[in-house]
Amino acid sequence: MRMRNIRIGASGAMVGHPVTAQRRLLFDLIREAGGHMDAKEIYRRASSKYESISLATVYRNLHLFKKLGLVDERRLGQVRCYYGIKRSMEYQYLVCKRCGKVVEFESHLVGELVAKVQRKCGFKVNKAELCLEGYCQECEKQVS
Amino acid sequence: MRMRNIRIGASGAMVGHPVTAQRRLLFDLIREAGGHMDAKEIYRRASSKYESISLATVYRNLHLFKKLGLVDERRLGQVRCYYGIKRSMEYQYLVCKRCGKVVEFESHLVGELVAKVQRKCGFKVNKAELCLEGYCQECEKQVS
DNA sequence: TTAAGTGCAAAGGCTTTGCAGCATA
DNA sequence: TATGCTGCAAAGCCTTTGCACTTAA
Repeated sequence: MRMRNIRIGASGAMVGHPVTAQRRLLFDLIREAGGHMDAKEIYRRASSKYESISLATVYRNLHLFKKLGLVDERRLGQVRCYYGIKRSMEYQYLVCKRCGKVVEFESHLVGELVAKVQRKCGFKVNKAELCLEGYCQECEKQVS
Repeated sequence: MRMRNIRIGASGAMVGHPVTAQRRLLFDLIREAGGHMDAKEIYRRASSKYESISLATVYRNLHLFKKLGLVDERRLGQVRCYYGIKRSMEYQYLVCKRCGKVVEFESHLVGELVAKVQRKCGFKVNKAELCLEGYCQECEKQVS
């Protein structure tokens, strides 16, 4: 059974680091959003709940969360980084090249593939990321 | 059999776009380097052969090459973008976290998956990248 | 000849950092 | 109380863009 410790309390997870209001808010936002937010979006949402928070604080805490292994940073498409609670070793998603929309999906095929590759290549795989890029239905119309 | 048209001439591939000296130089550099150069590195190398070339020209031509499907942009290790001659829309590789070894492989499962996702999600997929991270046989021994 | 490409410099995003003040443990 | 976090503003990267000049076709 795969554990998803996404319910771990911020205070427990951040041993040795003061739990400020900003820090708790940011962590909760990231946890609740289920990924797919870039730093600016996190800042936008945080601002609406804590008006004076600064973008610098967002970045500083994203770094901290990454360092503590609480949050995972993924660079999708060309530029943007997206942040989400660290969950599993498998990521499977679609990214629209035009609007940046991200759709996660799951397929057993990836697990099968990992198992096969481990056998054939002698690798011990502990992270699998399948990134499909293209255009979503709306953007496909605009592009073509 | 899969064709890898990496020998295609710049002039032929750029129909409708004047082949300037800068353009030819950039394309040749990318072709010869076999990937793994970011924009700055491409600019650095180009400068040594064509002193007055500008970084803007590098970026503009990278965009053009991408648009024409000649060059592919990949991000390895979550940070930089690397440019190389486009070979296929599918990339499947293993990366060893310890020694950095990269092993490319192929599996029909990825193609199946892409087809399925296109149907289900209404996306038009034109690039699929499956990155497996882990430890190769030798490094696994060291790590554990 | 002329549409398109180029170099330069300036402007845009996103991210990081220095600093003085403030809050958590 | 003292370490370390915060907001602000400025600076740093990388990338894009406006403009006048140049060039391939």
